[in-house]
Amino acid sequence: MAQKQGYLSKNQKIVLDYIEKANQPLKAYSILFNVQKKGLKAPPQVYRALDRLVEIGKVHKIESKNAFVACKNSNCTISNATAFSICDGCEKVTEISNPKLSKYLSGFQDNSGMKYNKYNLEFFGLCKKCR
Amino acid sequence: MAQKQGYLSKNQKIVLDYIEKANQPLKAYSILFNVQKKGLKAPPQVYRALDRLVEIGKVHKIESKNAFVACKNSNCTISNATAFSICDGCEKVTEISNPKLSKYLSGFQDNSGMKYNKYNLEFFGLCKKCR
DNA sequence: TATAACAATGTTATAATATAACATATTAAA
DNA sequence: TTTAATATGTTATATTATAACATTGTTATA
Repeated sequence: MAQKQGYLSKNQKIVLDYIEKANQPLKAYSILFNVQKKGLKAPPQVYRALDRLVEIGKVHKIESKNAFVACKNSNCTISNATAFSICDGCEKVTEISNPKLSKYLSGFQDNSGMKYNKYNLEFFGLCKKCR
Repeated sequence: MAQKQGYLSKNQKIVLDYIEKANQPLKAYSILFNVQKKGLKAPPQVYRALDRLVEIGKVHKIESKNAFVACKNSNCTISNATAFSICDGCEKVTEISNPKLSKYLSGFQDNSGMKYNKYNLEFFGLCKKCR
């Protein structure tokens, strides 16, 4: 059951399916408990699937929450430029897809001479409902 | 030993001193082991100090690494706009202090109507040495 | 100077997040 | 059809972080 580039293994599909149904970030152990009926019994199975899904861009990790969310770009295959808005009230997380922002950040250079190939940005505030 | 706004308590000073001496991000438990000689014996003592230091902006958390680094702005009292560059090779982390970038991001608005009051940005790449 | 209110500390235990290590199985390709 | 690579299953454990509660120190004020 090895996989060609771009194809998902059984466990990866199970985990991705579950994450896609939720439209909020999920914790790894909450995923684990919920996919146990599908046969994934132990943390490494979930974390391995998550690692791969993050790597190929199907899932993003919300670092400030240690939680995982499906990529909203239906055909996303990269994950090197991510931005999220996070409501401190209701905890709603939304992936920001803003060409100007991503262009600005992808082209950003500081004076260290370092060449960036990836970034992650998390905005915090209060959404309309929570204000 | 309560504290007025802006003053640091004993444990906060101990933890901040130690973090400032390192000029790299430190893990909470590594801090703990190293301040045990100063009397901080248990995780909550370190985490409480860290929480407060982060809150007042003296320390920032590098979310992708679960590590803590002293703020480079010597008089920083806020922590609502942070940006870091992280080398995937040597793991060196540098706080980015770029007025244009912070102005751009502080003013950023998306179409959700959400008003942001805080952001954290982490860039990844390879530094000069590691290229 | 009591005393109340609050902030900080100390302490034990445990929760939550994540990985090491190794055995087995599946697949693709040489 | 053997090999190499990938994926899976499994147990144990490492790492990160917080809950809960008792105690102590500080400030303000009655």
